[in-house]
Amino acid sequence: MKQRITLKKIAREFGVSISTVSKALKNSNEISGELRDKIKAFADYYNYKPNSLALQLRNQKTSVIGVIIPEIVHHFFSTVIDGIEVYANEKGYNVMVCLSNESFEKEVANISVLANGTIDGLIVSIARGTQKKDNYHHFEELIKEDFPLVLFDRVNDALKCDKVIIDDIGGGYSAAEHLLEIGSKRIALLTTQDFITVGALRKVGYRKAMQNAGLDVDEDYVFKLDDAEDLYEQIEKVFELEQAPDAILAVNEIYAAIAMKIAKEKGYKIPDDIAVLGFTSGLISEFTSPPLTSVVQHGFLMGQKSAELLINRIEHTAGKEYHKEVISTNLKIRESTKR
Amino acid sequence: MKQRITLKKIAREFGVSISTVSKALKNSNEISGELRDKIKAFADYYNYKPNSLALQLRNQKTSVIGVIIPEIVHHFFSTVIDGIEVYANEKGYNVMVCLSNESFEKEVANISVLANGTIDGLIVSIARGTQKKDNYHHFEELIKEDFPLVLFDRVNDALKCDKVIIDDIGGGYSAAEHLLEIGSKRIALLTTQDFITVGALRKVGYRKAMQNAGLDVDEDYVFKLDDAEDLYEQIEKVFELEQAPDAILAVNEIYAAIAMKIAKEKGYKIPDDIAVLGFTSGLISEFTSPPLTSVVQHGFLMGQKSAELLINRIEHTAGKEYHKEVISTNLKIRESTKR
DNA sequence: CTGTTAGCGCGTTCAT
DNA sequence: ATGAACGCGCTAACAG
Repeated sequence: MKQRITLKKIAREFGVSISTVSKALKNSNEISGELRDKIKAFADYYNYKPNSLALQLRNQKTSVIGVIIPEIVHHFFSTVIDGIEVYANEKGYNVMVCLSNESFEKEVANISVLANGTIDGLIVSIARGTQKKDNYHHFEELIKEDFPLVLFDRVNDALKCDKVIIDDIGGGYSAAEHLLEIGSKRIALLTTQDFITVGALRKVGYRKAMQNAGLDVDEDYVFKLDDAEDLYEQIEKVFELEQAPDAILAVNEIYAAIAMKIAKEKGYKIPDDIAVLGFTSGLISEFTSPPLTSVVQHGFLMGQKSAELLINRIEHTAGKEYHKEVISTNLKIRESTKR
Repeated sequence: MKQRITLKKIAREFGVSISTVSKALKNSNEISGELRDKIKAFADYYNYKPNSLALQLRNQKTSVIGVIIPEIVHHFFSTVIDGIEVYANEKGYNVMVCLSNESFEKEVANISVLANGTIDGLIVSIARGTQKKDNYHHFEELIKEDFPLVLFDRVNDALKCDKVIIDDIGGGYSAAEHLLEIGSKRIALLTTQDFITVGALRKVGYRKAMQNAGLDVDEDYVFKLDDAEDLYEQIEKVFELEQAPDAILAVNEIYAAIAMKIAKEKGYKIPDDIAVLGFTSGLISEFTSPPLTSVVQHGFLMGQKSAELLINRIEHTAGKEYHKEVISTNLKIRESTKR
């Protein structure tokens, strides 16, 4: 790669000092009009652009914000990134995306690489591995140093920093409520393992709605799925209950789509025999047949909010107290629950 | 944000010079064991990490690669990024993702921000706006300066740089061939507008397969869809042909899913009356009913390949000639074409 | 064993 | 109107 042109080279070319060139290019009227024009023409011709590394070092500011997410091949997360990007760009920041791949070690490594001058602040959604290990030292370290940090979606309440979360309890609640309203009595819940907080919270909402309706939650109807294992096999068990459910509430789109597929294979009519409802994270819900009713999550908004909180933190336009922004969900009702 | 600790501060603390500290921390045996240990302990306690900006400036190397994609909320592109990330990380690079949002101006702006020291190389998939404008000055500029550049998927053959593309012609060909093999006679093609190269190339493959089978391509059966307009409306026209098609070949998953949805609404049986086939870019194909046969694109591999070419370029382990890597597709046959 | 100096590229203050 | 000097944080060659 060819060397880019620098102030130094231009200075040498004109036999003047570096600072003269610097001033000329900034249109300082300290420099004579004639020289200024010549320098500018020359710089222009060689397409001079100040080296941003040097600027960043000098200004102690990179205008880059780091983002660490568990995985990117996931509609929800890419939506969030989109939101972050849009807001950040508007404010003159660039975005550096890293993947933890759900691994504790990679999350730690990423933070350690990023938070050493390359970025002004960090937005993270915590990896499963970290949640499982329940080890948050790397975040505490950042917080101790007052490093601007925002957590979103997968957060840990013990950490003292800004957070943006989905109203998972509310989402679970209104989902279950909707299923009850259309006359369901036995609602099966397809959720994640306990250590995954979003799944756990949605379950809380579900439980609340059931209790509110005077129904007991039968734990036999709660299925804690393991993403590492075959989902089809695990979900088939739903249909081996003594009394088949008349509705299925899944905490994500994939679970819902699979459940519906199996139900149809077993000859159940959707939504008449069994209504199915999921949490949206992609486009699947729209194209299943029947299309899936789902709790929409507003990832884009979440990204924007996260970026906003972070940039306020970076630019000291936020108060000392930390914000916990809750993004409310809403229900997109489609055919899978219309009866 | 608290100031991080620097060599200078440590040096002041011990009343020694900066370079002494630097050496001590690097375990140089130029420094006495005692002092070395004390300095290391101190640095460790204050969690010293060299400022990477300073290192980058000094070494003239950032170990960051930039990626500019048209949009991130798109399964195909996020798969590619995943591939880039994985390969890059393996090689010790970080990834900076920017979005052009399909706009020429944003693409230019992004390049101008990135290619000034912050990154060692760039991977780009060209924005629609740029293709439409047919203006590639910003890339030519980079190439003139020998800046490491790799284009993927949406490329321009006139640009002298490494490229990674999908075998779109081959994909279109084998898709059409498959439809012919199952006995289709009138295959409608749902493609994009002409300036979008991937759509155009897939059409070439389709045409080739048709000719190969001794069939004429009836332009009435070719629909060039505009993503900016309502897709349902545009696709409905397919069913207003005098003779309805007995197969539909769509250049992406969404077109295919919508076509199938409309076909079913109109009472056609899939695949018996009409077979439907798409190019995969997401998970939709798996969950439609019937599931969609599709041409799979191997985005992850594409990302890896792109990163590999780029890093070879950066590290001068590539020859002078530019590579054009072609990733071949393969057909995932599902129920929508089983008859 | 330790320190001085120079340089990466830039902007700014203070002299001249 | 122009330039020297300094600092951002770090490393490496060289000096002592």
